[in-house]
Amino acid sequence: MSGCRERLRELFKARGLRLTPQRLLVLEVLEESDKHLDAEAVHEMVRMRDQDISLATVYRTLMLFKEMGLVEEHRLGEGHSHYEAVGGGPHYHFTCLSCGRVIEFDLPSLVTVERDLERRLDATIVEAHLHMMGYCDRCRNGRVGEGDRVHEASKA
Amino acid sequence: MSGCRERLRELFKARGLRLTPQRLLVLEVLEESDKHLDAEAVHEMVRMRDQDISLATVYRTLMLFKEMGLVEEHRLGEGHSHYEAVGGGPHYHFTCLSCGRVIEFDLPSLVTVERDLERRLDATIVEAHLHMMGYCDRCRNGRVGEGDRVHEASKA
DNA sequence: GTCCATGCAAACTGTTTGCACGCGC
DNA sequence: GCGCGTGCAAACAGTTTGCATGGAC
Repeated sequence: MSGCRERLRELFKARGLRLTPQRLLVLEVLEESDKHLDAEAVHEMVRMRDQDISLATVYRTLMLFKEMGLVEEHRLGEGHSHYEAVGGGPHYHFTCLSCGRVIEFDLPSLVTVERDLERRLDATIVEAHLHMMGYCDRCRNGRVGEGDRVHEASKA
Repeated sequence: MSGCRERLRELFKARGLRLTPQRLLVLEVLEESDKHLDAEAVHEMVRMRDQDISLATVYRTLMLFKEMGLVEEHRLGEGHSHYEAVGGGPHYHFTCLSCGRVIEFDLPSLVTVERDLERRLDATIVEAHLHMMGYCDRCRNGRVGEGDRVHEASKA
C-alpha cells in the first residue's frame, strides 16, 4: 500500500500535480469499496474521515483521476455517473430492470470481438463498455420488492 | 408509410393514448434522420414544421416512445442522451475519442454471449448496449481537427 | 514564496413537473 | 363534454466554475 503511494507520488510529480490529503482520501475510498459509487456517495464516505472536504473537490478529483486513468466512469442509464477504481476486476455490467441491482461480470471473449471490429473499422479500440439489462435470478423467481436500488456490484 | 401510421394509431388506441400532431412529428423526425439526435436537436427539427412545439413535450414524447419500444435512448458518455428510432439497423456504437464521431455497427456474435451470460447469472437479458471507444481510421491516419463532434452515425 | 488545490456559493445544463388551457376522441 | 396532452415557467438534480484563501512543494 505504501509502495502504491510512492508510485502515486511520482505519477503526480511527473505532471506537476500535488498529492493532497483530499486526493488521497478519494482514491482510498474508491479502492476500499467494491461497489460503484456516485459522486455523492464518495463525498459522504470521504467526509467520515475529513469533515471539511467539499463536493466540488470530489468532482474535480474524480475528473482528474479519470484523465489519469486511475478511475473509470460509468453511466448505467440513470441520470448520474458512478465511479470505480481501475483494477484487475471484471469490467462489464448487468442491471436488473426490476430491482436495480448491478452485477459485474467478466467476458474474456469480448477481446476477440474487439480485434475483429478494429480490423473492420480500421480503428484502434481503447475501451469497451458492455451494459446488459434484464431480470436477475432473484426477480425472475421469488421477485424481491423494488426499492433497494443499490449498486452492490456482486462480482460474478 | 400510411400503413405504418395505421398501426401506430392502433398501438395508441390500445393504450388509451392519443395520436397528436406533436407525437407524429417527433416520430417522423426520428425516422427520417439516421443520426443520433439529442432532445434539443429533435426539438429544433420538429420546430421547423411546427413553431409552437415545446421542449417539455419533446421530452415527454421521447420518454413515452421509449416505454412503448418505438425509440431507443443512448448515453454515450456525454452528459446528455441521444435518441434513435428502433429499426432493423445495427445497434452498437463506437465513439472516436479524438474527433467525437460515432459509428454504428452490428455484431451478431453478441447474441451467443448473451445466451452464455443468461446461463451464468440465471437471468433474462432484454437489452444489450455495447460502447467501444478509441480512435477512428481518419484520426489514426490523416488526423482530422477536433471540433466536429457530430453524431453522424455512419453505418458500418 | 510560488502557484496549484480547496471551500464556498453561484451558475449552468439537461430534464422533470405543476398547472391552467386546448383539443382529440 | 370528458379527460388526456400541451405550452409555459418554475423546479430539480447533477455537475461545473469564479474567486479569494490556504497549503504542498
